[in-house]
Amino acid sequence: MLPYRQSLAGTLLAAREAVMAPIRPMLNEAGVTEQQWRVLRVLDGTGPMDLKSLAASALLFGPSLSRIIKDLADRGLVLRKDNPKDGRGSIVSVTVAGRALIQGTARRTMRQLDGYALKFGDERLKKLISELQAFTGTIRED
Amino acid sequence: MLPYRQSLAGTLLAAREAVMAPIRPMLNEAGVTEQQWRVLRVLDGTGPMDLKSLAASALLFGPSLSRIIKDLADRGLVLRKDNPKDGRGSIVSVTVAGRALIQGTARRTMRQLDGYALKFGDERLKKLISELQAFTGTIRED
DNA sequence: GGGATATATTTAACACGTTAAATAGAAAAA
DNA sequence: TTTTTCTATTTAACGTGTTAAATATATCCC
Repeated sequence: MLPYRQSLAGTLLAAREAVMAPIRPMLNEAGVTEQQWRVLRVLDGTGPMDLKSLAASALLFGPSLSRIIKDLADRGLVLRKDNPKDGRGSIVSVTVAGRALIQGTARRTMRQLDGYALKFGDERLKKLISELQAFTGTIRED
Repeated sequence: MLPYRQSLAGTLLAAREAVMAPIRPMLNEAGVTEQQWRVLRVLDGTGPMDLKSLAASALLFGPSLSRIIKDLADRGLVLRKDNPKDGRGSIVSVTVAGRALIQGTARRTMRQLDGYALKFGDERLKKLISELQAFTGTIRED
């Protein structure tokens, strides 16, 4: 068995940790967790959506999202409405306040990400990302 | 700003989730969490070590490791001793029972991982992992 | 239509992630 | 040596990860 840090899972976790470590304090200052940030970003990019799709897009489990939406709605960063098509579910969207938070914070996180691309090479990084996506698509069980 | 799922962080998280999803139930059946498994694997591969090095190698924060070691020690899977070189810290090692659990479970997880290599291509996967490691090494701040 | 089944969401329970602060011992400096 | 400073670990607090079970509504089958 390979040493953990050289394993596939270990390598992925280490990469993710290296990427996020400098970004977490930025989100912290903005008053959102990494997961809340994911939710806001997905909603901002996709528009109003139901919780199940949102969970899938933000890579969150249902129970986590349930808590997160409650919190973000209480803080006025997202708006939750009944789903007219399905009495069980609801539809969530970003508020103006939410969008403002996103805009202000994205500037800083993007600068950090640009730094990564600069250090590693823009094309090389794009290739790495697309290989990762190909890998994920290949092994995912449907 | 890129859609979250195409971003660097999103791609890494999605890949990790795809890799771990089938493995988690195996660990679950073995009675260990993903993080406990990481600790056991690192200890098994490296031998007795202090908590700080262990945390770094298993990609865990100190407080998490503190809880995990207490639990694993209570269950007899690891052994904790005072560090003769440093009165503040301690040294941890895997027990025979811990090693047995590792052996039994590794067989299943490795079969799963072999499946990934088969689907994606062994050489292609090795290249992807080494690119990831290069990336992590490049952006890590020291 | 009415009951069986499936799906969306929430609740519960327990472990970890994450930051900050507390504790205690080691190391360095005065 | 003693005061200061650093370092290893733990505790605390709160949010999330993860699985299982509960709840409520939709959908399907008869």
